[in-house]
Amino acid sequence: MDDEKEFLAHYDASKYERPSVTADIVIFTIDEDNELNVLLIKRGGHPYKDHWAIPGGFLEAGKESIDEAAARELYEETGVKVSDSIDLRQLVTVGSPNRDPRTHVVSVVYTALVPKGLLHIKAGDDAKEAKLFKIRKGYDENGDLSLYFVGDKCSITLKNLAFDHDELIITALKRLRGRLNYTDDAFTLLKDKSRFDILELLRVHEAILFQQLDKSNFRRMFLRDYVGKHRVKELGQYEQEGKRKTTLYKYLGSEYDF
Amino acid sequence: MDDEKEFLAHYDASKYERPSVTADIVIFTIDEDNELNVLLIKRGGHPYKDHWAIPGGFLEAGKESIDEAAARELYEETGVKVSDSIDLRQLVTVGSPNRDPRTHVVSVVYTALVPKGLLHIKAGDDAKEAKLFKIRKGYDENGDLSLYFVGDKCSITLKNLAFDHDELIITALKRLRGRLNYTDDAFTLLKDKSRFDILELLRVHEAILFQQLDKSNFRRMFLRDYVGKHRVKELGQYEQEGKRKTTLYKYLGSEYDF
DNA sequence: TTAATAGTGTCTGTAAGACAATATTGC
DNA sequence: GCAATATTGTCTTACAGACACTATTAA
Repeated sequence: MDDEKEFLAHYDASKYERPSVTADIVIFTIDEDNELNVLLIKRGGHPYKDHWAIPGGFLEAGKESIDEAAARELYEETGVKVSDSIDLRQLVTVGSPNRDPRTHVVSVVYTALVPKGLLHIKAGDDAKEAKLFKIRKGYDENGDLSLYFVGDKCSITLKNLAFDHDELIITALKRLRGRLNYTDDAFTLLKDKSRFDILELLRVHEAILFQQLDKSNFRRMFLRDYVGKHRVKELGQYEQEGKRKTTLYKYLGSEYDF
Repeated sequence: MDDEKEFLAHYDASKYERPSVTADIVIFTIDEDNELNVLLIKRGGHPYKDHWAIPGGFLEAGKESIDEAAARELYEETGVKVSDSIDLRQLVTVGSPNRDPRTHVVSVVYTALVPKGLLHIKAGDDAKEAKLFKIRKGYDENGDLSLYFVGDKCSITLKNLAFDHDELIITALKRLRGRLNYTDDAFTLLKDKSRFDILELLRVHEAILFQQLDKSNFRRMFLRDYVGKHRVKELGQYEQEGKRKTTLYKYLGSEYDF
């Protein structure tokens, strides 16, 4: 064991070439129109100056874990703390030597699901501007099915994004959709998951899938899989303005962790 | 644009503290006894000298992508090339500052599924020894359900592994199981996926799940989901020694990519 | 009274788990 | 013939998609 201590004392960490590491985040939310949104920032510096990108920043080596870096970055951009029952999870790690012209950058990419009410968006260090964009289906110049992003007074196509962020957003969306039926992701996007009705949850699913769902079948699934299994509690009937009264529910918690 | 060129010319990459980055691989295979195995190496140097660990190595910054580093590492340890129709995919990225006592190491962890016939195991640079271990269910000292690893002349418990590799292997196994029903992972573990019968595929599923499956129901699923959808082709009836003849199949390819 | 929203009921095809039965072949 | 393996069949329960219907309330 002294052997090991001695080894560590003489270990020279600068011996190998190291890449930079960043934590980048695809932040999804649902807006007032029940549409799926993504948070983008306008880059203030080179490279890709003035291009839109997903928020992110460098890992402070030796000081924080990569998950902590992502949480810090999320907080700096949106004021949201990970403890606020949002959902921040790893998506993928990318690390081609040339994806950033400055130097070799390995990016650990996260997806965060945040109710819009919690977001207090502010442009961080590198950013000129930060705002939400509606995600819409569309077609690229080849006529292939693609995505574009509609924000206040501007609209961006997928391939105008900085770096490889176009691919990252697509991967994030695919994963979100794939997970929808066997996770509780949709609940974390509700305005208030302690007080919602079935239709609100349905709207979240529809926003993610870009597709209308059958109310009746959704209701049956919800009652069987959530209420029936005590993962959601019925709060009773409540008045709501402008509509007939409805049954509200409270989300209790997840059982899954993979 | 000259602006950007100038910026890059003066960019000083050494400005920020950087972590080291490694690609580590959980390599699974199925042995002659139809049991699930994992490849471990015995560390030859500090830290964790003489402890067993999953293979891995440092990313050569600027020279290769992180996926390439994983492929290189797999090749160095097993002689297997990624083109050999094996399955190498990202599992998770871990990066606590203190998980490696030398310096801050961010590890991008991969899972590889390799038929045993392709493996030509050799101990790489850092390793004294490399070999396959059967993965078995067991109980730890608290009586909790756990895993242990049985190799030629030795047996290892989960928490005797180096670093946080115990958690990584558990995560890999959980993921493998979770993916079993909606991916084609099991096919890549077959001895020969161009020539197999239903029982062989069943044995792979059983090995992964640590659980017996009903032949009849498995067969029905296989015919419906694979043969029926032309993802597997029937080759016809074939003699096999010591048994009655059986129908062989050929795996054609995957449809999924997430 | 109409329109919108909340909620119920039903029909169909398909899938999963349990398990029984038959068929073929080596020994 | 016996044992092992391959293959088929059946019964039950559960779930998904489509769609028609009723109930309540605001305007």
